[in-house]
Amino acid sequence: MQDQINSLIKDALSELYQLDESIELDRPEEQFGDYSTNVALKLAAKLSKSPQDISNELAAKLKENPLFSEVNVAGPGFINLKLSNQALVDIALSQPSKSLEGKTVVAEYSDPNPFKLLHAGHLYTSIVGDSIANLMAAAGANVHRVNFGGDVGLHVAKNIWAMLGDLGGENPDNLAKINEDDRSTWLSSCYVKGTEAYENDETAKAEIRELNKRIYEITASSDHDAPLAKIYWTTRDWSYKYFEDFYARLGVKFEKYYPESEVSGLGVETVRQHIPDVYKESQGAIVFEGENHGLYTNVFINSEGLPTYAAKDVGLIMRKWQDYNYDKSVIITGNEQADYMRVVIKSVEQFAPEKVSGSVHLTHGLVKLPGGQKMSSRQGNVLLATDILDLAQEAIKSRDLNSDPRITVGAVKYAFLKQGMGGDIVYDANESVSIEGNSGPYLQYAYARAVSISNKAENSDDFDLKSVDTLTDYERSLVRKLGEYPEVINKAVNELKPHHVAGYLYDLAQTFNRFYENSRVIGDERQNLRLALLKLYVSKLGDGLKLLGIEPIDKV
RNA sequence: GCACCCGUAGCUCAGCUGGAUAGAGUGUUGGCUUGCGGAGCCAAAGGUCGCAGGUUCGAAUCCUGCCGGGUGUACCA
Repeated sequence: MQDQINSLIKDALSELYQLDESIELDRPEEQFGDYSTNVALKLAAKLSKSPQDISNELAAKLKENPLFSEVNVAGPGFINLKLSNQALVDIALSQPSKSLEGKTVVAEYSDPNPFKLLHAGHLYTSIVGDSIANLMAAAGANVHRVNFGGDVGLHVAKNIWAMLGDLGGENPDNLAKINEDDRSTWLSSCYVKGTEAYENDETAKAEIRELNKRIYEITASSDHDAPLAKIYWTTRDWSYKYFEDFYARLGVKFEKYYPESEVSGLGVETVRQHIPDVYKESQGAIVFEGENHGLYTNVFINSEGLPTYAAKDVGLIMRKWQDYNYDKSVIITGNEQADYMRVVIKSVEQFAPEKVSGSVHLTHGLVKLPGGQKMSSRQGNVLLATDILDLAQEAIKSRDLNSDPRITVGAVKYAFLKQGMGGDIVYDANESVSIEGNSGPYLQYAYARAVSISNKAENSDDFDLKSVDTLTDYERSLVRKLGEYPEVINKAVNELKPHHVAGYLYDLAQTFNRFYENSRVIGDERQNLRLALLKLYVSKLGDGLKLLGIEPIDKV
């Protein structure tokens, strides 16, 4: 429909002025119309005419079309278009475009490291990544959700070093002494101990570095028999189990984990293949000289011959390509990796441009609590992923609200999704669970209320919206807002920004509430039409919530 | 030092491929209720869009310079 309006204006322009211009259609405030365009303002200089004259001539032309019920010129020369009711309804009934139909997309997010705890940032990317993946899938893409994490490296060695202390050496049998429920806390306490020892104890530091090499060898040779290997693989599994439990609680799923150990070999191999054309030897290490590309030099293989994260990321890109041969690859990480990722991608671009041309790196900021509040009960003051969910749960409990976990999780998700990604985010638990205002529970309630009304009139006749003639002001506002749905989704897909959806759904719910406040549905003589609108609203709101990863609930 | 990100109402944020009186939520103040789920609706107050220039018919939006905050900058991830 937008295209149709566009071409109408284009035709008018070419007829009046023999011009072929691209047209911008905007959604102005409702008082002005359904769409507006500023072509006249743009063409004024070119045509040496006043914008008002151009607008008036164009408006006169457009008025001839039955698509528009009103065409007005306003302000400095905007043309405001008010659609016929039928056209407006057609838009409301239209679907978002399948712009990614047939495309294969790999979405990588969350990326926790085995042997470490999930912190609030992991929660953040899991939520946003899931929604972005949903959006691309809705646009027709074949989306593969993958997770990458460091199951080898210094952090693992630190952890295992401390484990060996607890286990009395390399005695895998002693792992049985750790209760299943205590596994994740044990792992995290070992990490803390190992990190501390690494920083303060030279002997420990040397031992940890030695362990690090041995663990690399264990993964490289797939050794599952040596005592140390048994400890490594067993506790690694514990760690993955802990992730799975958390993702299940959050309601997100991954198709595949790429442990670093499975891609680092490929990364090293790939990097070595491109010495010296892309990667260079420098001070015993293998680096990519990013300065030549406006970036900075980063080490890919260190002087001990071990891959750094950068080489592993190169391996990951290669592996994803082997597995999926993707058209587009979306990677979401924290802001601090923005420049780093540019270096990695730029280096790969030198020898395999096709593998990174469709790559998009999105980043998010830190998760903070209001007023700089800290989780003081814990060492290190790290905000954990589970802390956020627990805070939401406590807030719901203390306010005596519905403790359905779908509402708790919805509240948390919405709080993270309503804001654009990029900057830091302040998570206010009370606000997120609040029953009033721009929150997840508000939308879930709005949905449930509308469902309940439509259930009340099950026996009513179906009304075909295509036969709409007249609309009251409130009905028309609702139809207009419903018509923005596909436009908003398209925009969110193009920009990979779920917050457009969140903001829109809130607007939509408000518009509906305004309609509802003023328009009797059941028992009114316009009942059938209004029910049809209500059902359309329910379906759009429900679809939108699902795109955010939030469950629409019939009864709350 | 250099690079990138950020600075919009008391607070939390939209708006930023330039456009019409800068919008929400929250908080504050006031109003609506014989209710289809009022977890709602209406209204008021609240803004030098960090500062200063520039480009433009028009700048929160683009450019330059400053100020303030953050991140990155070779063997961590």
